[in-house]
Amino acid sequence: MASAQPPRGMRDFLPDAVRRRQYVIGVVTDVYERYGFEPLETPAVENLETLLGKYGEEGNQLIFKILKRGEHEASGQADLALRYDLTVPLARVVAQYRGQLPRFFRRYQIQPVWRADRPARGRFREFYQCDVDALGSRSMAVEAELCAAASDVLVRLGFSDFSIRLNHRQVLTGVLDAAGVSPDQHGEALVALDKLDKIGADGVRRELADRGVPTTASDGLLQFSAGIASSGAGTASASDASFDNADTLDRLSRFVGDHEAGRRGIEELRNIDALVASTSAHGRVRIDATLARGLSYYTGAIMEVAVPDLAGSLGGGGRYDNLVGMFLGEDVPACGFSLGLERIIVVMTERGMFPPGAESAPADVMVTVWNAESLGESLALARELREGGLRVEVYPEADRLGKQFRYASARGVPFVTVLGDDERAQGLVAIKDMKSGAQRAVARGDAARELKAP
RNA sequence: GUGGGUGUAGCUCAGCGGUAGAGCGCCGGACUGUGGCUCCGGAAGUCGCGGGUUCGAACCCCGUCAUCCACCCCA
Repeated sequence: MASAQPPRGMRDFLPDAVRRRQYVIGVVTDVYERYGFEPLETPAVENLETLLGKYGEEGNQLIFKILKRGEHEASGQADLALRYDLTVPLARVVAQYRGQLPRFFRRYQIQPVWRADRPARGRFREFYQCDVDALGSRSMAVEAELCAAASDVLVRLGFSDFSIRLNHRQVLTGVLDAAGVSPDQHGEALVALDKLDKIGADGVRRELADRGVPTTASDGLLQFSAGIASSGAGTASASDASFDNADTLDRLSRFVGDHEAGRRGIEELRNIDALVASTSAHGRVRIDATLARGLSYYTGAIMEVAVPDLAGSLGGGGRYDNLVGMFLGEDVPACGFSLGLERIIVVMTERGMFPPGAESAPADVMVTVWNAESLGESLALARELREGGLRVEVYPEADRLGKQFRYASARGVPFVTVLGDDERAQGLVAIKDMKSGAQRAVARGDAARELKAP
């Protein structure tokens, strides 16, 4: 027999799970629409060369490649790949349809992406991302609004203990340069620095040494990060106002000195921080100089949203002013944010955050079958009820009534109708409220109305 | 990619060298026009898969696959 399991790291969603997913997607869509973003969908598959070189070395390795078909299949060569994220396809779309899109294109996209990663808690090989991106503007108002939209989604889903960490690629460059880390070691140093909140200053020192960063440089870096930690920015769970962005910015400014790109980055962070104060994300955005983020296409601000009880993040994003240029030959500024649907669902499920309605009954009414001869009569009643706007399930067989009721009860259907010999003789239909147990007979023509307003 | 745990009935698990178990669920009945509660009865497993050790393996050993946890990285 063939295995009935889905491929590793990929999942089937049974009805309850689909309803939970649809509930979350509904909230996300509603919030994104409120911010004036428009929907976009792109193919599951991209040309391989579209994706290669956009995500850094780690990313390249995690792309699911598709072998050439037909006679070329044996060569093991790939020319297509499953999309790795929704940002690169967006950049391709913007390059392709530039003239048809508005000057400030704001789009959201909720679709699956694929990564050939090793599955873990909250990490899958096929998962949905909920992306929002705004293209065409360099204004920091974009960053502020993206933080606000992500924050609104989480608040409406019932989260209260999240924070949005904010940093800047050029500030990181400035910090590393100022500490004396050579440019070719920036990547290594960032990975180590990113772990400050997990492994502490001593852990970072060891990690930097392991990665070959000279002691002089790592000392400088740690001296700086120690100051960050003491200002409260090093703690993972800061939904409270235990952080002081102005103080963090001052420390950064002193450390970076006259490094030009670094200074520009700090100004942008200051700008974002000020604008966020006017949005619903006020008080949730914490400037955190240790935030790194892996994707290589980011050029400016980077952000990430996390909750205390999940190792990874619920979402992240940033500014990528050069990505569209890789397809168009002319840069289009862009900034986006992505929420991970499965991560959100993992946490919501564990915390029991889904409202009771999110896993609602499969139907409003179940129509029972009296006997084999009256099956058509049951179908006719179901039709009448459906025309009255109800969701109706017909029990398909003339089983014992007790069995039919037990089935309805187990399925959580709130009302059951019975069309027995007596009812049919009088033009009535019996309606039973499964919760209270009360039953009454009503005129058949009134049944739908009675059921809609019980 | 690294280290560790776990795979036994539909589900949750017990058994840890000597004939395969429980609870829940499922099916039937007590209750031939009505679920939930109770009682009675029943069906159900090549003990993940392959090899090895042994008179004998669910149990010990090796491999493999799946799954979970911690790293790495990430949504």
